[in-house]
Amino acid sequence: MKKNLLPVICGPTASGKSALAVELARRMGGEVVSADSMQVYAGLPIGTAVPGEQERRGIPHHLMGFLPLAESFSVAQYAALAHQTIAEIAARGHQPILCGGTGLYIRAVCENLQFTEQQTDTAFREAMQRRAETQGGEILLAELAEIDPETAARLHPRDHKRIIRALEICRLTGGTAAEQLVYSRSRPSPYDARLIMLDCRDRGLLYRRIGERADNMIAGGLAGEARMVIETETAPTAKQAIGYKELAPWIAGEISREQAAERLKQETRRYAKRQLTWFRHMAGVRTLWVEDYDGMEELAGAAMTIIREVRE
RNA sequence: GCCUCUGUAGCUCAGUCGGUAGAGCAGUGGACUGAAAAUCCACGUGUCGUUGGUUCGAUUCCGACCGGAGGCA
Repeated sequence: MKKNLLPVICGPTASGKSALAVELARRMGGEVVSADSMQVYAGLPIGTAVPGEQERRGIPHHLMGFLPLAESFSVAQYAALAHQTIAEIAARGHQPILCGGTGLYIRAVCENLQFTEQQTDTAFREAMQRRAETQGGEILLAELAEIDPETAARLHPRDHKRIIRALEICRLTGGTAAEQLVYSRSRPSPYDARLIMLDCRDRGLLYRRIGERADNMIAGGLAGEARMVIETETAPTAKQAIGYKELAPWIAGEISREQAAERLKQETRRYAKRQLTWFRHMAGVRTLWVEDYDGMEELAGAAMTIIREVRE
């Protein structure tokens, strides 16, 4: 079976993914599909760095800014939407290009992970969360070990989130998380994914870019966006976005603008580091070091070489 | 000018009654399957300001010098 070519641009925040994706789309007659857990939300264009009209250069962008803040979201929903969007773009005769910074979302699409119908159980999660806090994670982990020893064995007692999720799966499906893991890998990917990661050889350079970007966000009205987020009813998913919780103490008058800016930058740096860990270890990734290329022309040229490589 | 305090990891500091040192934060590495911009794990060698002295041995005691803070003039 012939697989469909799918260029994937990933990398830490502020590495220049969006611009590269647009340039590739221009060269290939493509459209960009965002793989970003926060860009899906409407009303967060500044904080989630959604590319503006000018940056898009006429290229259609998808899966950005469509979800109300009050709604929660998940990988499963994302994967379904992404597969659908990719298929629609292809049906138009255009080249889909996946671009984003959420490793889990990219993996779900590229590896065609399968998700079952079942939903989540918020009340159960909250009850378990309370138990974890009062009784400690060891107890929950011991309970999990009785029904799903395989999953329990790879989780740390303090990793409440994952322990609770595994228990939730058992409760909702009657099966185990380990079984679901096997099921998730049951269908081969329809894509010939070309994973291209952008990174800086000099970590300091990446961090300087992050700093500049954060300053620009603040100058561009991030505080106003934060005020709106704080006042709006927001799903737990959207509440996690970096920017708003960091600026909140400044808006409340508890810390200075400089302190808030520093926290924003620091959280963003840590996030970038986690992204790097994720992308560096994805199977088949190719890294393009931004310092090695003089301008977008050269960078896009290198990316095109990877995309055009003949592979079996 | 004199007196007191102070100088230890990128930062804030602890400590060694003399046997070359350790916390928090920062940082780095890793994990990640329905909350993922979240969550979790692991990792601490640094001319102990400089320079003399005492000592088997000094970051630790003593002196001088340099830097910082405060006080008196």
